[in-house]
Amino acid sequence: MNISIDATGARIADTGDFSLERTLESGQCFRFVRDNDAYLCAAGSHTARITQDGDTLYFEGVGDMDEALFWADYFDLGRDYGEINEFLSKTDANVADAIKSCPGIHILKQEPWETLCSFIISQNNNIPRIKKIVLSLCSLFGDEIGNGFFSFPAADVIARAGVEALSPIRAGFRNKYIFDAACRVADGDIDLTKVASMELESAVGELKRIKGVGDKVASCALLFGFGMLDAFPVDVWVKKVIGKYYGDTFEPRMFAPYAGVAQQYLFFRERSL
DNA sequence: GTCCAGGATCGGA
DNA sequence: TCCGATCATGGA
Repeated sequence: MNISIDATGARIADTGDFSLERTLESGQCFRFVRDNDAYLCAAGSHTARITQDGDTLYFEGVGDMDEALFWADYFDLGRDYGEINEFLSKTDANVADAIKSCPGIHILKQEPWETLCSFIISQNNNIPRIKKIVLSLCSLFGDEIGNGFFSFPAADVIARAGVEALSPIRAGFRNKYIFDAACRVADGDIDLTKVASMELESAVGELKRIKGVGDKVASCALLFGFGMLDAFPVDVWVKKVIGKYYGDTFEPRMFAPYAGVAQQYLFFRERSL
């Protein structure tokens, strides 16, 4: 990885086999819009227009090193995924095949509250509509940050607004879950900083205290928002994969400590047919 | 119109 | 403990 800044924006070279498209399109994040060969992305209160050419990423609208470092961290470009993929490939031939057929997926390092809230919205929902609802939540409570995006609202902003104020985002029964999460996080009942320092199992249990958060939503939040790469979310697609290739005796611990990375490859390949 | 979506909760067996 | 109905909404 090699970061430089010029008049047009930031440039990050030597990103290995990182794939911007596969990483964004693998269902981890919902605040991005495809713009021809580029992606307009938002995370927290950051935004950028990003293109990839070979192993180099270009960030339009990113004019200083701090902002470039934010995106480098967001895409987890400092981690050696080659090593992880090699380890997983040696562990399991099926995962090896998934990695080979769609390489370059990184696990994003998203902001914890934003990730938790986004995956509460994701339950029993499809990705295009999840994106719409998340963007709607931001435009309702956030501030303009450019590229047509709004910042992700803090938990206390949503908590103070009240559950009725959420109705315009059309999240249906999930509104009460979003509100419960916002209240617990805002008043400190759930301390996301403490969750971040917990062991995986305890962290899952802590997040499940929130109404509307079960194993799957908790696992997604911990994987994509807390850097817990061993979390293994099981949704309908991963259930298909397990039934198809592994059977009832499947145990995700076989991929430890990178079960989440394996899961993401299996999920992506299955969803792309 | 029907089926389904990166599920979780609830009530009843 | 297990299982099915139910939950809002709209994409495909």
